[in-house]
Amino acid sequence: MSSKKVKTVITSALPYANGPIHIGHLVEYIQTDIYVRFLKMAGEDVIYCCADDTHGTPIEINAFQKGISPNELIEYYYKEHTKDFKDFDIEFDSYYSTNSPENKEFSDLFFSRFVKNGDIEKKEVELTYCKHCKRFLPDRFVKGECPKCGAKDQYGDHCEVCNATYSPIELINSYCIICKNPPTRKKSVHYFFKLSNYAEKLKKWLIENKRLQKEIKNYVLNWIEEGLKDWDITRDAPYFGFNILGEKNKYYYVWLDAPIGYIASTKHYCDQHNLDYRLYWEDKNGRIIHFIGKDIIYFHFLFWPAQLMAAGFNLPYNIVVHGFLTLKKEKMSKSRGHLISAREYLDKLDPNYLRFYYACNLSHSMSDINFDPEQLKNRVNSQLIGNFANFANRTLTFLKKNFDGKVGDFNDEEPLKKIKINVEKILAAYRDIDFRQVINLIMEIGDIGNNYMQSMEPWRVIKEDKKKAHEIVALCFHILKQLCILMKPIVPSLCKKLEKQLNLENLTLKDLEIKTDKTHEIGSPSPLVQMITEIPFLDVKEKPDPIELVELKVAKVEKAFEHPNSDKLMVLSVSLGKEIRQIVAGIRNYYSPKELIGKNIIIIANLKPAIIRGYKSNGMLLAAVAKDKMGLLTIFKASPGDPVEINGLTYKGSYELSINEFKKISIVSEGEKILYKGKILKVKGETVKADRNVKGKLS
RNA sequence: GGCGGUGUAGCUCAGGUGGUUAGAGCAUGCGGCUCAUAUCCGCAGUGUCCGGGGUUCGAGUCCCUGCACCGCCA
Repeated sequence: MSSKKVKTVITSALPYANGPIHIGHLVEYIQTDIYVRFLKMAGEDVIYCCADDTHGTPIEINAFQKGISPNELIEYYYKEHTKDFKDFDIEFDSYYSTNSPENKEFSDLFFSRFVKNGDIEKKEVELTYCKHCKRFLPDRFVKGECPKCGAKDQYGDHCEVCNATYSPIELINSYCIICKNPPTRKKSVHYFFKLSNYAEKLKKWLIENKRLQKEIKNYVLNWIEEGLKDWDITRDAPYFGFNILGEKNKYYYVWLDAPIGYIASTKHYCDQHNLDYRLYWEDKNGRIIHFIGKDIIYFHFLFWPAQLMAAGFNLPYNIVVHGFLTLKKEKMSKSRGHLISAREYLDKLDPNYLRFYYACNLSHSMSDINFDPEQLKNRVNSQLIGNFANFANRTLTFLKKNFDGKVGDFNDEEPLKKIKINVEKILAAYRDIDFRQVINLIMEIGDIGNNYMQSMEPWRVIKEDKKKAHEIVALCFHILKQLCILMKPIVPSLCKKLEKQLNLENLTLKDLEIKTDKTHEIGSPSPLVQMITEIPFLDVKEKPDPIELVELKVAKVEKAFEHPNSDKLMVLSVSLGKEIRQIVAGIRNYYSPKELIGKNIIIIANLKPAIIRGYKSNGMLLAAVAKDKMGLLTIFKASPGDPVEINGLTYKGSYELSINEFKKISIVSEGEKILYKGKILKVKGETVKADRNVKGKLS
């Protein structure tokens, strides 16, 4: 088993079989697909393998709640996912499932090798358990009151209100989110993978592999420096997954067998094509390239290579990390309807548009990509259609109408010089996975083509010199063929249509150099794609500006006294016109009760109430803080209860704000005025000020 | 709070190792062409290169500092 030729397996992260594919997922599959198609066109031996990720608690519980078996659930999503991918022209060589016999085999193989190496340790752990459901509960399946601040409905691992972290056992009045009964604790013996055994080897791999993105390398090295903890690879029944070798009620944690699914998918392909999967995963000429999102760096740069080392497999040749997709600059969110699924997209637009748009925005970096429907429309109309497709159409129709579709010959080599330089750059950019650069350079070639035709005016020349006109368009045809080849990995089905019109099938990079025979006859030209006439996806819900969730009101201080159990806090009684409220604030080092009484201040009126050292605080006052200075926000003419306006944005509806949500909002004091995103805070036209000239952030 | 990243035209972004007058596409305005159902071509602008300091003959670029936004960690 040894091959002299480099064989490469390329993977995308495995989508979870618990929900539909959305356009955020597609960034990665389109990015990988473009890269794979390019390498194949370059004649390299490459396969693209992926699979559905099918195991874990969420799938088991989701199926349970739907009253179906996990197998039925994952089968449903397998069909949906594969259809979606196909419709976006994503061409896997193998799309398999982690719930497969091959994957079970490899998982056991990995585990047995871990044991043999001494990388496995058994430890007793105590976990949250629901007697009613007869299951252990992961942190996300337990809710209760925060032990620190008393906020309700917080998850088992941390409080979103006060940001405290704790274990589910500390939660007050905790309950199982499935049956609402209080959980108990139960002991279990778990297998741990001793990740620290591989700290040095991981470091070495990270430093020596020059292809890995630098920003990530440092970031992962930091984790290693901070010390690697043993990794719990066990889950107790009921669970949907594979039994741990030699165990009945214990299963491999989904993140153990999910990446092994890359190998299982490869093996599945190899078995069907009379190949040996080891040529990819064990042979020294095998190469593994993973494409992932930045959310799973931890698993692919630490756990996964450690697993491969322990099991004696090849390490990744490269791991390409991309950023998230944001929708109109906001994170996608299922609950708020701020999301576009693959199917919703396909119901409205051509998949080539999305592939093109993503390519325009993808460089070899981790930065997020913003999905902006108006920008998509502009880019597609002006570049894909105006520049590229129009050049194709004007060239081909001219040939067809005037020269019976015969390609003809040309002598003018001048325009080709610059194109040749660009082609070289484009091939390099493809290899660098810098598709934005690829598009820019392709568009330059399109410019050259359009410009050449425009300035040579074959439609005028043909009236006096038909031969000369034919030469002009013959050159355009040659440029067009090159454009078609270069564009193919990005918009494959569109280029297939174009190949048909060129009457040249299955073009590869080799054809870039070849001059088509002058007697070659083209097919029938027709418009390749339709222009986008309206801005799509206008119905996608906009997220509100976070400031609209903050209820800022004028309050008059009625009473103030020092908190008896603290040397920093002050307890205030403030009037909001119709109601009196108590709030606690850490301002004692800056203000005396006397100077506060009678003052108009600004408070957040819809903050979740909290008990601070025994005193209830029902709101928070706003003050600018800078080093050792503090300035309370104040207003003179306004009356208690008046709302604060920020350039038209005011509090809408009823919403209880958490302190964490407020922390994300940055309001800045410039002393004479208070700004949010550069907009001035006002009450009935009067500008809010800090009562002392303090410049800084509000807190 | 600690570490890291980013900040350039209205928008999206280019700008190795410092070196003329800071660029491209889109959008905007004007002009031209008619092969192209989609048009295309030419011309024209517009900048506090986030702020402040420093090194230098010279800083978008290097150093310090402040601010803002985004990550990761605690």
